[in-house]
Amino acid sequence: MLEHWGGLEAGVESDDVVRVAGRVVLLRRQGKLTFATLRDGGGTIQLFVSRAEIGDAAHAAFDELDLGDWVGAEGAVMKTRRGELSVKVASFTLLAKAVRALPDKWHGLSDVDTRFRQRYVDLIANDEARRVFAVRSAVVATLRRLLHERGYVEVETPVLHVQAGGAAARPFETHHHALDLPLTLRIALELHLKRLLVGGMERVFEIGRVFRNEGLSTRHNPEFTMLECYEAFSDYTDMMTLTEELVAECARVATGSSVVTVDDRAVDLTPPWPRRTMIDLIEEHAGVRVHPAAPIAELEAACDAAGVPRERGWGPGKLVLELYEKTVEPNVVGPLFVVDYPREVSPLARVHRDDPALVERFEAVVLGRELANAFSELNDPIDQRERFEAQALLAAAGDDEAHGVDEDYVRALEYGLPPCGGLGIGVDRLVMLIAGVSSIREVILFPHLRPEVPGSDD
RNA sequence: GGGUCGCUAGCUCAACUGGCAGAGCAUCGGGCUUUUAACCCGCAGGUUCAGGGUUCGAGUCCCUGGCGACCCA
Repeated sequence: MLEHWGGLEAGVESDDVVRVAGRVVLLRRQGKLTFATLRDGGGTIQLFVSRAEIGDAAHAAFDELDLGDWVGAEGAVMKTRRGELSVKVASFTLLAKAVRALPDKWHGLSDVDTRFRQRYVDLIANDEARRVFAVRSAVVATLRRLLHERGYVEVETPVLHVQAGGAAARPFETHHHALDLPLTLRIALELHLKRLLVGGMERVFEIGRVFRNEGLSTRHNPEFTMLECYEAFSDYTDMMTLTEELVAECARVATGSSVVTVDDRAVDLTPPWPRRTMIDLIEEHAGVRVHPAAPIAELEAACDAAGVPRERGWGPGKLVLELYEKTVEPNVVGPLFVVDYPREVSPLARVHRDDPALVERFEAVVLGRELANAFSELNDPIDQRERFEAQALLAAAGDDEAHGVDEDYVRALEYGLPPCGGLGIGVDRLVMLIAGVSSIREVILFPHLRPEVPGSDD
């Protein structure tokens, strides 16, 4: 309406009659004249309701409306003397009644518990909540568009898995009654997507929900959304280029800028992003040169010197990773690609072309948080089986985030997985970054909370 | 899992050392034909998260539990 009639002079009534619908969010009653602010998904419009125009009975009926009611109205487009574009109501209809009172029209709803449990009220009361989910929608739409433009095919793979895999995480367990079969909810999309590359689908992606049986925090929700994509005849360097382009473009489309700000810290996501090896970064931050092929006692000493707690039984790769996660990652503003991970902690990544103790893997880090994880994918079935078996040993030793050998996946590799790069992006964390919020609950419409105490409402 | 903090009217928040539980907005009644969080007058609104304890007296102090936030693991 603003586009069509924004140029109308103040105090002028046009001949154009329109019908509008929306929720009453503000009411200003002034005796024989009532102003109401109506809001729909596209914005707000003022209703100008004059007793002289619609008669005593209709005006009285209009004054029966409450904040929160859904109303439809018809009338001429006009501008008030103060210049507010309005509909001069000739008739109106109550579309739905709001029986409950809305939160404070000025302060909104700030109680976080209520905001998340009753998201519908949050969305009514808080512009910020509506903005964040508009960003989320724009980000997801942009990811799809960019991948489609690059020739990727979108697929859907099973959520119910016979065997969890593709990530280090504890799964949710469930049960199929008819088959009397224990199942787990997926913790990653990875293994099914790479099976599709074996089948000749050279560029695939999936945006889907994954489930990890872990605690709740500002960074963790037990179900969250992952983007994973795989591209034949590429490697992890190609995935770095793809990552920085995807992230920067999502920010530009969703906010108009590739500079994002979280907790007053601004970060420019414009490509290209620096690429640094994990080993160099540890040396820079912890002052010690380590390598996963070094003697384990040396690595344990490095952890102790840096004040990084360690557990018995950790291998050299795990020690190096811990050094990185404790001394480097929290201090990285980024965006930064942390490149070349220890082989031991990356059971699905291909061995580094120049160093057998490393794999071709990176994580993208922004503001101390992992945003993306990617590698040149391991496609040697013999090596893959050995890696799975190493994981199975960890699982047998009590690591409930480790998983065993996925025999069908190894069989698939035996049919030939083309060399490929793969990328995973945590969509929720990407939206947090771009929307500028610091809790994952702000970007998930219905985050998990403990069950509400019965009878606490009414 | 541990620590700290919070929970008072539908919403946002007050209530000094223990001393009559309040305001603004919303609701309800009255006034107002160009308002923008409209304004003015008036009424009403409470299991102070739940349970127990101390006290002449508890929103306030103590204990247990619930939910949440933040920090830590």
